[in-house]
Amino acid sequence: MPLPTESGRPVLTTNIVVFTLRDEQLKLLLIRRRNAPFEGCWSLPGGVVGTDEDVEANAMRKLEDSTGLSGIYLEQLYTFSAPERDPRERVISVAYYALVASKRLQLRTDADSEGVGWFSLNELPELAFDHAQMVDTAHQRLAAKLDYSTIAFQFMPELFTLSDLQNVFQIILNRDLDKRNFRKRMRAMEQIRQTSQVQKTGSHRPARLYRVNNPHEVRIIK
Amino acid sequence: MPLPTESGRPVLTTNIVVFTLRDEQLKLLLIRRRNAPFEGCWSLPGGVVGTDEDVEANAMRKLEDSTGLSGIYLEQLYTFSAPERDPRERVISVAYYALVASKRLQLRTDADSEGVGWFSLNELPELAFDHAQMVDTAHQRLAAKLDYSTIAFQFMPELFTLSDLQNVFQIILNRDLDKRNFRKRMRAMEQIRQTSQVQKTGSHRPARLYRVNNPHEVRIIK
DNA sequence: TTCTATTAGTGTAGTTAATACACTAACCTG
DNA sequence: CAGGTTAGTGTATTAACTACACTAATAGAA
Repeated sequence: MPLPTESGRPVLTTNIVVFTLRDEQLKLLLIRRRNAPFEGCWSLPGGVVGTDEDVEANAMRKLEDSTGLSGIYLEQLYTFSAPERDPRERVISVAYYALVASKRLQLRTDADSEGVGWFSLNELPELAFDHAQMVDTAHQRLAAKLDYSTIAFQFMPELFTLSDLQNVFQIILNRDLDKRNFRKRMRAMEQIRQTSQVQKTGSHRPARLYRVNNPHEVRIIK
Repeated sequence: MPLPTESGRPVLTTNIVVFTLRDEQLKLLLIRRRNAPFEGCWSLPGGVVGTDEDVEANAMRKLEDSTGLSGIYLEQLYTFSAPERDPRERVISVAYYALVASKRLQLRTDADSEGVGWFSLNELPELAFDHAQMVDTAHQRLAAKLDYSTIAFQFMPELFTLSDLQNVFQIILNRDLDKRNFRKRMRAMEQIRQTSQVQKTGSHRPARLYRVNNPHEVRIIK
């Protein structure tokens, strides 16, 4: 396996599908392209991987650049390599997806600057390259992982109500869940614990606040 | 996102973890390296991706080269990109895994030529680069997919007995399964059908032969 | 102060899926 | 025809999932 001359190498990039939950919707971060091709078109954050740069490190860096946050959950999704995916020349993209707790973003709405925006998954604009396919793949993976991992907790702030959590599931799965069955299942999981605090919002019974046992860990369960 | 000069590009390769079942064991295909680094060491088949070549097509081609077979089930596994994974320079590898029905290989044992061999997963030699990690990841994925997909049937010949099938599961999962429960589950799946034929091997009751409904399709079930 | 609107919170019965478990059937060989 | 070997079958128990309706606590209005 002799290595090829440098002229025979494709370009390697990353793209990140950054999900968050806001206003009862699953949203993702898009960036408006400034250059051709697809100039002016919305696209996923990402960039070219340097010769000595780890691919995941590159994705993490781009993620931090675009959100201003660190310590975000990031997972490799799929490598996209269709020969015509970039009209200029051969570009391979290693796609990742990331989950951000909405609370963390509300601190810095300055990310809503020109050319960067959060879009509801239902109302996406046309996306550059094969990014629509990346979004689709990421959403499927996320929905599948709700069932057999603790990934959903990555969306939660430090303290949250069970109704908040149920909302997260409902939005991602795009269907209603039974309240009693949901709560029973969450309790059985043993991944969250009650606190002594409650949340008072509006003219109704206050909700008990919960906390994730291991907020930074994503485990496969069952 | 301007594209980099050609001198700033990593090398892109594929590697394939080719599984088969033979002699009651899960085996995989290894190739002895002829050149440095890791000269003489066993490694996974694979190769450098050309500028205009689809990554998956490259993997499929390498797979066909090393097995002499076509139409083999192939799935992207993970992209490995640790900066030091190749001591020479930056090489990124998109790993795939493939499943071959043992019957198909028995037709051509000439693949057992010098420098190519099938190794039991339990008795692997030292592997070059990070290939041991690829093997491990592939095995985990395979075991997980037994449960929620029809992937196991990729190992089966056109006609097989339920004991054969149970063996496949037992070998991959590395534990015994209850015969009656296994058969009940397989029937409930509705992915295989009885034939009118039986297989007579040895001095005992002959076994009914079954056939996969959609041999080339791998579906997610349940 | 009490009535209304609103969300939080709880338990049980029915169904379905997974498990544990032991004997008979069919064939070949000696 | 007896012994060895693998094929093939059913039932009872347990665990997981589903469907479903009322009471509790609060704020604000009347």
